[in-house]
Amino acid sequence: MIKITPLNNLSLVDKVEIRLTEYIKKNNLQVGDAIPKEMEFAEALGVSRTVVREAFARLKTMGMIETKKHKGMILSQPDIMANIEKIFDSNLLSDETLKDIFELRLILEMGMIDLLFARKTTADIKELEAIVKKMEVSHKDDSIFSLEYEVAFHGKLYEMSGNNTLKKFQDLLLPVFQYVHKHKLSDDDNFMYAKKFISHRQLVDYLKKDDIELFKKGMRQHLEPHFDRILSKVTT
Amino acid sequence: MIKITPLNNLSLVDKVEIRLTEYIKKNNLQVGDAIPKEMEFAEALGVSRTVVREAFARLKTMGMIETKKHKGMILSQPDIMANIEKIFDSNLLSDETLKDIFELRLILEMGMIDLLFARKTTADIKELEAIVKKMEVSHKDDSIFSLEYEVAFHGKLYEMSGNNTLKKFQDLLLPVFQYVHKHKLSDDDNFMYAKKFISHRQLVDYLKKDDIELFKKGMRQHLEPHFDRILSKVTT
DNA sequence: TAAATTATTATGTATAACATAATACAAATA
DNA sequence: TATTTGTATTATGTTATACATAATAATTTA
Repeated sequence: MIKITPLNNLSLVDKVEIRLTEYIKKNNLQVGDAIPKEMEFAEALGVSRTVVREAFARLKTMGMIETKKHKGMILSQPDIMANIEKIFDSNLLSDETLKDIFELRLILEMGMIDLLFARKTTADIKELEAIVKKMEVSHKDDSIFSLEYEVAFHGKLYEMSGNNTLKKFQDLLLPVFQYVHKHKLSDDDNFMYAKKFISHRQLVDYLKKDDIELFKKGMRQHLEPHFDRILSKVTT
Repeated sequence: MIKITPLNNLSLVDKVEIRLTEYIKKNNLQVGDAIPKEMEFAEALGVSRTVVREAFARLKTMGMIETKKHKGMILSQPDIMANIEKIFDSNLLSDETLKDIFELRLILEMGMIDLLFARKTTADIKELEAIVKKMEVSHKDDSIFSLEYEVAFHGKLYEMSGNNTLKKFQDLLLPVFQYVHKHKLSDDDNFMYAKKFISHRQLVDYLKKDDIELFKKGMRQHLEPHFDRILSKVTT
């Protein structure tokens, strides 16, 4: 093998894309700032408008740039989550990644407890209690897993954590979680955890008591069925 | 206000993009499958090749499609993280979002402990110990925060969790974490936590003892300075 | 048979022209 | 005068065509 640095095999569009991001950084453009027109860039860079357009298309896809139709472009605040969203519902993620994401939800739910306790308000808890109460009324003596309430309860917890990115992330993870739960994990050991199962009601009580250690253990147990499924799987 | 449903203001490219993803789903194309050429789509859709190209460019940007230069396109496994990466180093994220991401690291680190304990191996712990030992040797009696070791230690923990997506996520979060730590949070209360500070060494000991409760509390305390900074901030 | 040459093909790039819609501003209407 | 309506301008949106380029396949050559 001879040792020599290979030519960079970048297409013109690749190069222009790099130049454009450089331009934005160097000129210290801020969110909301207007961006010169395609033709000006084309002339300044010495390439066709086609190439410039395609490069801008990439930035638009990433949400870094917004285009006011037929008017102009402005720099914009990229929304990380909006981006991940499209990938998620492309149904192209590997089983491995899906499993990872499934786990991620458990991680988040366990990990956010410290923030949750630091930021919870009495109003929050009241709302949470209302959700639980409503659930208890409509499912008085059946043990049926109500997805809607499950989402409402845990969604409220995320909201209470006061981290908006986390909340959005959860909204994204939710369908994945449900999908994996339904299709990718064995279902025969469903709800064998009645004895040690911690209910939403109990979790709310721990919140009210302001007992974080109890809540942490409770949440762990509440999620136990999910953890069991994951951990019983032979990792390949 | 008159009440009438507005026309959907989608551009041709928007529509074609939708059609393309539909095409992929309906034909149940799998990762690695070849995709027909641009011209065929242009003809089948009754639009110009330019429009088809721009729509495909979006899918390429999201990583859903890969193009073999001058040969053809294939469906590919979108890498969520690769996508977020570009946004991250665009320096366009709001302070609010950056703060959220900063918190996210703490959440992950606390939340992954259950998985960590379920999956840790003796080899892992041995490696972790080596990292700590190396750190202790080179910083015997100074309390200087060594970034490199910090990264090595916590990075190893993520790796031990056995969740690859999580690991990649952390790799992404790391620079953000450092940046926020350095620029966005007040620095005057730095390292006032000597008394109750839990060292890496102690954490490893808890791991070896297989005492998850102790480890959880230890990790919480280890991250205490960061938590304090976050929680002392007045939330707007 | 192996190497070199040459099609072939699909993407990559360039150019020119026209369509469309947002905006600003002039003109018209009451 | 105030409000609506028309119109010019402008930048993006779209089309069509042509050519460049590089990967592969087919063919020829030694």
